[in-house]
Amino acid sequence: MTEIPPRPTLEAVAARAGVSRATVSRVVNGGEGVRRPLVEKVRRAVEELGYVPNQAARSLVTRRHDAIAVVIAEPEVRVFADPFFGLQLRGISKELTARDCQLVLLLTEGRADHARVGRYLSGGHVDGALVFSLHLDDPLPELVRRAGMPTVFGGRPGWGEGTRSAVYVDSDNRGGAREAVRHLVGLGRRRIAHITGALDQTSAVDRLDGFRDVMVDVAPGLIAEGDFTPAGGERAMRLLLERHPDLDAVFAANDLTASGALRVLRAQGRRVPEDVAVVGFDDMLTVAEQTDPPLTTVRQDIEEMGRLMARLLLRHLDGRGGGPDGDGAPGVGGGPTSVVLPTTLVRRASA
Amino acid sequence: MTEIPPRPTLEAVAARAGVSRATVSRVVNGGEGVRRPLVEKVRRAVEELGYVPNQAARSLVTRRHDAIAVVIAEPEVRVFADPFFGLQLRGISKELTARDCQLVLLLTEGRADHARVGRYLSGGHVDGALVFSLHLDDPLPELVRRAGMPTVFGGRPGWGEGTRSAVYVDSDNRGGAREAVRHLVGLGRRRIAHITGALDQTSAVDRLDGFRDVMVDVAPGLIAEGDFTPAGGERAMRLLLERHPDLDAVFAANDLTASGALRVLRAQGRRVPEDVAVVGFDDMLTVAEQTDPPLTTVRQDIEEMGRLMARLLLRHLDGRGGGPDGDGAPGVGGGPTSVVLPTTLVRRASA
DNA sequence: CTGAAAGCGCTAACAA
DNA sequence: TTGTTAGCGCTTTCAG
Repeated sequence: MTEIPPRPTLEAVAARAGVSRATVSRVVNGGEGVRRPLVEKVRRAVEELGYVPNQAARSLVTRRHDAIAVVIAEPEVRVFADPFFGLQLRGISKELTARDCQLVLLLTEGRADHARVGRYLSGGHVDGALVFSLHLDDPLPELVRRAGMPTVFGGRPGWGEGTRSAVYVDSDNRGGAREAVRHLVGLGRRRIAHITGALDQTSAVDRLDGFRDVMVDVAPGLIAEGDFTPAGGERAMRLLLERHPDLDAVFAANDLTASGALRVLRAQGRRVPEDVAVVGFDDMLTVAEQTDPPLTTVRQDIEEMGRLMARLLLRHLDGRGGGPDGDGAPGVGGGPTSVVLPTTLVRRASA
Repeated sequence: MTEIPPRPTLEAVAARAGVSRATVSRVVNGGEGVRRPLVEKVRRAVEELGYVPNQAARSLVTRRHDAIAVVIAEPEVRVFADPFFGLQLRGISKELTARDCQLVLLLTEGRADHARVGRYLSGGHVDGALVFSLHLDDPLPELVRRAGMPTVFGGRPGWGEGTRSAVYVDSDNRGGAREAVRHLVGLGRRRIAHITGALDQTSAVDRLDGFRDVMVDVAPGLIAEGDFTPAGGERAMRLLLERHPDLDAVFAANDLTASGALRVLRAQGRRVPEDVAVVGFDDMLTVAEQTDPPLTTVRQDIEEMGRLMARLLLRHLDGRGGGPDGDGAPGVGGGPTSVVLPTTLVRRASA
């Protein structure tokens, strides 16, 4: 059995460099106010011993962790089949990395996990949280509020407790939807259908509202409920064609949904866009550029949303001394405030 | 300004319950060897004060963190456009959650980040690491070895230093590839082409080897290099059709690649599977079931791979007292050993 | 500019 | 069974 080589401590480095622990600490933390020759000596000792600070000890006194939690509610398989979260995570990760802050990922699989997440957030592991609050009745917003944890939400949270003052980053779902539908109208389409997303998510509701803003007197039969998946898009498209064989356009709540709809349209011999024009939402390149025909869609910069969330949270954290306190909502007291990013229509071949 | 309400400590709970800190600690950690009435009293005090243990303080003395790192090298955009990692993460998360262990996600964007990751792993944040070593020359294996961090790899790592004794979980890429190609042969196909994955990843190399095992004397022109993306599949497919217009089957290194190939085949008027049979790899449902025609493919249980990685690591961690020591490789000394999971051929319409 | 000393909140021997 | 006592490794006043 190999012996356990004990990690060198500050003490050891201090001894080796012939200085006090305090001096080593100063050097390790930037070296402000330490004379050059000493800095050199300490640096060398650190190097030789392979010293790495113990974060637990450091956090214990500083009450900082340089880590933030990303909480993703994952009630459905969809979450990871969809590149959406991956892109968002990527944006977050980039921003955090630049600040030497770690990303702790908390995936929750339904109610049972909420207690665990609550415990974790209150346990003093992280300085803040980024929460993707997928569902309208999600208890997560209330939970982070109680934990007193500075939090930024991804997407406008539902209308639960503690949501009112919540800080979030979202796309202009409603405005984007309006633009999509207006584009279809501009193309001369009149019988425009909508396949919604999962209606327990605000993004789906907002896009539906945007659709209605333009199609004020739409026949109820022209709206079919989907769930943001290709399969949902197929089902809804079939239903729509049954109810309104004369429809001439479809606005789908996201690109995945649109891809399902396209398949059904083709299978039923409708030409796109000649017979039926189709517009999606997201501009997820792996989907929108790969469909046949390529998809006209509403672009939202998903990675940028992630970056922005991280940036907002970090800025708030900077504005306060140390760890979590009672004032969990970064929106309160002149802190950061929610951001709604604009969307743009990307024209391809489907409309 | 709201006053910062200081978190209650063990001390506070002890005072309130009229016992010593030690007793509270015992109760909080399971309550072994504490008489009932006291347990009750302490529990009540904990409840009333809303006490939550400070993990930094705990880790400082126990040298456990109940957290493991998942390191994903992400040199390309591909990583998150591909549901692969999401599924794997999901499996890992499930297993860790069941053990009240947290998942710290480290995304690395190229060389610059390696130092950061190394520092993190040596910094005493986590008890072990799960590493996805995507590329043959990846420095990550050597890095975790030096950090003395118990590690399990996702996919057979390349042949760098410290890889020899590495523990990993992988699919039987070579065997799966053989099965795919034999299936095509069994269908009477003779001019079978292969679109490889990114050849700096062992999975791509292994699948190519499997292809060669069956097609011993294959014309070099029937092998085209891809990169696991649909776009790569398209490029490779076009090249193959140019070089060998008479090919009658294609084995693609993964489903995404196959989907690209299918598009090119259709665009060029080849019927699938009548003119050209196509087999993929992965059985990624969101891809394989959505292609036209649905894809015959080699199934690997990706989520299970993730679970298994986590299980292997946790088992190893259990077998040792506390934190990381010098013996980083779980494979050494009767610990867990690598696992290669079997694959199965899933027949759909494309071959 | 540097060192000495006092904890951060918790667990784990050891005593009682 | 319970309490007392030392620290875990680090930062941070406060003297010098």
